[in-house]
Amino acid sequence: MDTELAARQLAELGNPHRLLAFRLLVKAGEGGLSVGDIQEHLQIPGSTLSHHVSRLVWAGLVDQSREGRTLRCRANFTAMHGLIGFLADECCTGVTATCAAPAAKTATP
Amino acid sequence: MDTELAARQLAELGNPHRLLAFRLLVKAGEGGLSVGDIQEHLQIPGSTLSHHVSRLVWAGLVDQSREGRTLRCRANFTAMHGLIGFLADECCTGVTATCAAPAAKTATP
DNA sequence: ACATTGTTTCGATAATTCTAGAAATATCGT
DNA sequence: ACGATATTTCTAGAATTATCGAAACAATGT
Repeated sequence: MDTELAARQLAELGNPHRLLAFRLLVKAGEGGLSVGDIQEHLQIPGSTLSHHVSRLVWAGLVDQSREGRTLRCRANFTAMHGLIGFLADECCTGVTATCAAPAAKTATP
Repeated sequence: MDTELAARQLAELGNPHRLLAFRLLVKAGEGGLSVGDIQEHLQIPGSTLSHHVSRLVWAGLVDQSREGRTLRCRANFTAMHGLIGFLADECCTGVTATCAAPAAKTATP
């Protein structure tokens, strides 16, 4: 993972609409979501969403595959994993260990 | 950590110059670096660098404190930790565990 | 007071990004 | 072939961002 790629992926995630969309895809898991599904959640015009999704695809964070009329979008977990690894390695020196247990979220409903 | 803040921080890290600068600060650790030190590494005009640094500060990723004539910049590890936590929690569901051991980097020199 | 060093602010320009409507494309069912 | 649905491409305007020189500001030493 070079800095260029990391910066590109970070930049793409750094837009509220895209971050929200990506998060939805992550929550959706392996099954993914269609562009229309995402649109229903985000409530933005299709052309705008298409723009954002294509950027996520371009950055390698999302994969697309056509299923009939709908385009299924899936979060690329490998890429995301690589990005988090880069951040933890290169941008978190000294506290990398703390990154091991960040999932104290579901404990407080 | 709300999505807005996460997006802002991701966006700021999503610029090659800024990502490089931030990484330098992380490597520098608690001691931090002066703006001039960063400039020497990045080889960009002072005004441009100042712009980028101030954005990192604005995003809460870097802290500054004056020491005589020089401005010492320090990576805000707490903020970075929060961001990585957010990504691991919200954007890495299912592979969160894998985030625990990303430091298999220095093994291959 | 003055010169020196470190850094920011200002101002201007070029480039990129965001947004969204309209038109085009793709696929399916009839 | 036709109509309906899902999504993208085209196009364009507004907004934001990146860049950098010049000038201003801050702190120090003489």
